Amino acid sequence: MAVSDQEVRERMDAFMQMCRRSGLRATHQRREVFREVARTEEHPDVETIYRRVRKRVPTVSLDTVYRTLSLLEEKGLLCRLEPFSGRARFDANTDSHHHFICTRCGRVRDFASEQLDDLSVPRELRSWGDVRSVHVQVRGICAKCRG
Amino acid sequence: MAVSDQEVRERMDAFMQMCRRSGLRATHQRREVFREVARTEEHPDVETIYRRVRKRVPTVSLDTVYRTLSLLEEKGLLCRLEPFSGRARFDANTDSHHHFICTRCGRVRDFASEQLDDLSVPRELRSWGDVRSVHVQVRGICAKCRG
DNA sequence: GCCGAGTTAGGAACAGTTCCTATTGAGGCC
DNA sequence: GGCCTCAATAGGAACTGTTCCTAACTCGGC
Repeated sequence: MAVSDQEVRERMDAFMQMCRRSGLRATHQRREVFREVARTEEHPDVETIYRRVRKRVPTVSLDTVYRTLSLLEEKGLLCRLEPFSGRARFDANTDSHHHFICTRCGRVRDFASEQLDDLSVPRELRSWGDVRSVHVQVRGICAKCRG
Repeated sequence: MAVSDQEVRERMDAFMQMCRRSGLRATHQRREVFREVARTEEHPDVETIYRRVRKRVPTVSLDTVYRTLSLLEEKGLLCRLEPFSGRARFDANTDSHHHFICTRCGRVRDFASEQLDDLSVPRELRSWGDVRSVHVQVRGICAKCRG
């Protein structure tokens, strides 16, 4: 689950370049927060990143970790998984279906597709565990938001 | 975005049957919470459901709405979108990739698949908005949790 | 109509995230 | 290399969404 040294170095370079291009300061804190996410494939949560960064920068604050992660996401160096709005949403449609999500307003629309329902996933996944469901998330900007 | 009366009736029947089968009380509050989710396709959040249910049951508490939604989810009458753990997780892999998610421990593993990358989504989606990305979420139980 | 287990209302507690403000330090300029 | 300025930080307070707690209530069986 560890990223190769070579890959980590490349990611750090991309980070430094982004800072220079955007006129942002490559502070010690920012470098260490990015490094922690860049060196693992385990998709750590904020608490985990905070704990690990504190080993190298004992005075770092949780808020700095949050601010830095948001900045890095905005600049396209990281992506955020899942919590999209922070609010749970519910759906009484229990048939198999997929979702179109507007990334601007958060609106979600269902769609069904037989073709997508019998998608075959790569064979390697079988060795990772039992597959229970395959769900396709299509992201974009809905017609209303596009204006 | 409204569900047909016929469909709502069928969903309410399924709810009543589930209560009988599981020995749960079909209280006024539970019926109205379920009805609010069953009658719409807009995937409302808890706050929205609460606000609507209060019009019919002014004394209902927010906690009851939460409890009822969790119960209905557990019984398979509703599904919860997105917030999976409530925590944000980050990934420095910015190449296009998909996720295998263990629903027991929350572990996430990346996988790449050219075949999935050029999935074609139903044509109707084009009229809903601009599609920016297609992301496949495979859910299941990972080898570690399966034991 | 009465009883008891299951359910609820309301508020307190909790967890994750964001905001606020005084202080600090990165990086351009001499 | 040292100085200066403003962006960035630490630390704690505030906020938001969710869950827990307990006394009161109510549904459904008697």
